[in-house]
Amino acid sequence: MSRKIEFDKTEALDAAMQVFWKKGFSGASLSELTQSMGINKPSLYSAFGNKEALFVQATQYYLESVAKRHTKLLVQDGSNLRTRLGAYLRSVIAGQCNDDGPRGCYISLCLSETEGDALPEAAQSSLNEAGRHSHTALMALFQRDTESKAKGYDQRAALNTRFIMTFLSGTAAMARSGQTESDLLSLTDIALDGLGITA
Amino acid sequence: MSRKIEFDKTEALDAAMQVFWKKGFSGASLSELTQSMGINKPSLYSAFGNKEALFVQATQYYLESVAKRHTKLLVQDGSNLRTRLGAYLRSVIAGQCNDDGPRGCYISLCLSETEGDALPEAAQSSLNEAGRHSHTALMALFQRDTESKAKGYDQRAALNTRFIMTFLSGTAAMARSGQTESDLLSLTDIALDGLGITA
DNA sequence: TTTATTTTGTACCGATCGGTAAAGTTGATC
DNA sequence: GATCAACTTTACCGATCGGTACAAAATAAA
Repeated sequence: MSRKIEFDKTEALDAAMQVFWKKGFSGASLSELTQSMGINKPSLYSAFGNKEALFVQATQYYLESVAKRHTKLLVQDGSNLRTRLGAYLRSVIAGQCNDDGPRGCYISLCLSETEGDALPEAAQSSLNEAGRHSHTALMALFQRDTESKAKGYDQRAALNTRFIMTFLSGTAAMARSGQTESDLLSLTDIALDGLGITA
Repeated sequence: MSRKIEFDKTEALDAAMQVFWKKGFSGASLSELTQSMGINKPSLYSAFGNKEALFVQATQYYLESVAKRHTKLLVQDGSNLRTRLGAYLRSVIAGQCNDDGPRGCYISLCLSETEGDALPEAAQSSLNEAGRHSHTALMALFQRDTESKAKGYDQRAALNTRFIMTFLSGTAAMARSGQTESDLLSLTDIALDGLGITA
C-alpha cells in the first residue's frame, strides 16, 4: 500500500563497497557514495541507516562476496597443501590487482584508518570480524588438514598463518601503489618456500 | 630588521610528519596540524607554503630522519649478508611498532591514498621518490655486495628486493592494525628463508 | 477516485574543510 | 624614541562535510 523502491539494494551495496574500497571509510564522501549508488541521500539513510551502518553492511557484503571466494580454495580436495595454498595466494593477489574494481584490499585499507581515530566503533569491529575470517580459515587449515598434520605444520600454525596474512597485506599495499599482477604473483613461491611447505 | 620567528621549523616539521604518519595526507586536517605543530595557520602558510608543500617537506624529512637510519644497516662491515638483512628488517619493524609515534609506515600509509585521487601530484611524486630510496638500497645490496654476488643472489636482485619491500609493507599494515612487535619480528627469519639467503 | 503510506527530489542545517585578509605585536635599524 | 619590516593573532572566506526537514510523486487499499 505504498510507493515501490526504485533501486536494487544489493547493487547499491556493491557500489558502496567499491567506493569504500577505493577511498576508505573517512575518505568516502556521501556525495560520491550516493552518486555511485545511483540514489539520493534520503534514500540512502532510509535504506541503510547512516554512513557507519552502510559501511558495516558493505563490509559484511565484502566478506560474503569476495573474501569467501578465496578461502574456499584452501579446502579443495584432491590437491596437495602447497597447491591449495598457492591457488589461494594467487587468487587473492589477482583480486587485489583486478582492474574492474579498486586495487588492494578492502579490509587492509580501511583497517589502516584504525590509528588516528577516523573509524567509529561499529565500523572498526566489523573490520576486525572480517579480518578474522581469513585468519580462522588458515589456522583451521594448518591445524586440521591431514597433510599439514603429517608434515608437522600444525606445530607452527599460528606462525604460518601470521606470515601469510602479513604477506598478503604486503601484496595488497604493493598492488594499491601500482605493482603489476605478474610481479606480485612471482612472490608466492618465495613465501611458501619460507614456510618450508614442500610439494 | 624585523620580528623573530618564535618556533623551531624542524620541530614543527617533525610534528607535521607525525600527524601525516598517523592520518595520511587527506586525513590530516589543518586544525590538527597547526595544533600539533604549536603554530597558527598563517605561520604555517608563510613557513611551508600550503598543505601540499608541507607534506612534501615532511616526506623529505621522513626520508632523511627515519628511512635512512634503517638502510644504513644494510652496509655495515664485518657481518654477513643474512645478519645485515636481518638487522635491517628488525629495525624497520621496530620502527613500525614504536609507540612513541604512529604505528605502521609513513610511506606505505600515504601511498594507499594513491588510488582514489586524494593525493596532489607533488605529494604523490615525493612519496614515490621516498619509496624508491629503500628499493634502490636493496637493489644495490643484492647486485653489488661481494657475498651476494658470490652466492648468486645478484641473479634475482629485482625479485628479492620486491619480496622484501612487499614483506615490510605487510608488517607495516599489521603493525598499524595492532599486531605486537614480537609477533612481527618472528616473521623475519621466514622471509629470509624464503629468499634462500643462508647464514 | 479518494485516501493512506512510502519513496523520492530539493533544499537546507551546523560544523569543518583548506586558505587568507587585515589588524595587532615584536624587534632591529636609524 | 620613531620607523619599518616581519611575525602572530583573530576573524573570516567559499566549499564541502554528514545528516535531515519537507513537500512532490507514486503506489496500493478503500
